[in-house]
Amino acid sequence: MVQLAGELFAQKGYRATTVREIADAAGILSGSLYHHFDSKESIGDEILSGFINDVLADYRAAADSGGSPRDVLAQIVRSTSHTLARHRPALAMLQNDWSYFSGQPRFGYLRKALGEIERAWVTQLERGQAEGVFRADLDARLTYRLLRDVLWIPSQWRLAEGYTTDQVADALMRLVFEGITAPARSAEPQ
Amino acid sequence: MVQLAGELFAQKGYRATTVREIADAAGILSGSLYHHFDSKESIGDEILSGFINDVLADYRAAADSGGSPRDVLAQIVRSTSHTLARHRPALAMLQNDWSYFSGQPRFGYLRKALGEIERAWVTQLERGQAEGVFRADLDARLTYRLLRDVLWIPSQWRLAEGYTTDQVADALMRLVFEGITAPARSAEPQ
DNA sequence: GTCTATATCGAGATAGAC
DNA sequence: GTCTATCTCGATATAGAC
Repeated sequence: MVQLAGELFAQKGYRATTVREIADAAGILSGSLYHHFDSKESIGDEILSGFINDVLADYRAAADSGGSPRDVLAQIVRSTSHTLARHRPALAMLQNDWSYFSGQPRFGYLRKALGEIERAWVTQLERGQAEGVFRADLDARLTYRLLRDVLWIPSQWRLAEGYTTDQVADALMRLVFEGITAPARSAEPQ
Repeated sequence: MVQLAGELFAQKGYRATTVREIADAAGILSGSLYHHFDSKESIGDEILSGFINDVLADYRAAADSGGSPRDVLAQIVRSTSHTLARHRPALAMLQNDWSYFSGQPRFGYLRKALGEIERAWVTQLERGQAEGVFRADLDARLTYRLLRDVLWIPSQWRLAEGYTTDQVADALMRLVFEGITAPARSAEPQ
């Protein structure tokens, strides 16, 4: 039932989805929904907090792995790609209705979580610059914003645009680490 | 007045913004708004169609310039960066309430425009691959999705996250063309 | 061109029978 | 655990006075 609601929220947006539609999808009437849930808000909370907790766990695990900056970032990309895919509805909700959730006291933990995520990226990017493996002319925070967005957004596409989670993650990592420019013509296997 | 509404739509989302709030911001009462506009929808339409027309003009100009694939893409990034910045509210509306607009008959032109934009990117990416200047292993459509998103999204950030439009566009182009990896230690000026 | 109403509608949520 | 019925509220939009 939470899952049904999540699909609807992802599809039409959280605010645009009515409790009547959720009840319809579950094959009951709207009044009956309130036997299972306090409110529409609590359904949203269950979906979003579960998502956020999993994402933060990914970031903490990557940071604690003690790898090089590039390894930590690669691990973040890899592990969150799967977490984001598993929680696609939650992510879609955040993308679509962020302006709503971010203003609701009950969902204040979302802002905190994003802050932690930003700090994780910036830390690794700056470490990488200090060690000379990332371009010194990158603005760490700006780069984080670009990368986080490009990492998060594809997960919002329907699984069924024809790409697997790993395909997207691979394309993304290659893009991020190498750019789209072809290597300067050393012999490279396809 | 359209501009006032646009700011509110961008800030709180189109659906979440009430006509009373728009009227408030304009210093009149909600009833008086309808002397100036048919409906809330027509305000949204004015904002969005103006945006879409400008963006499409950028893409057509870039394609007609007859440059190399890399030049065409660079021109798209540069010109749309400014267009997106000028129309930040419209873009925010699309990001936040896409699920709503895309389902409304009146806003059907939005889907068509996105289709044209996708074709423009894919065409240039494939041309670049054919000419050997872009990595042959890139999936053109997938790459387009990643790049379009990363190009559009920063424009949604408030102008005031401390970056200028050009800073963002530069960071983006460097990221896209080179990746974040430091060049393999040839002497390079900082 | 703005005001004071007010009509209308759809939303979240509740009460109590079954 | 689901139903019917209904409450309440806030939103878009309208009508007509000033």
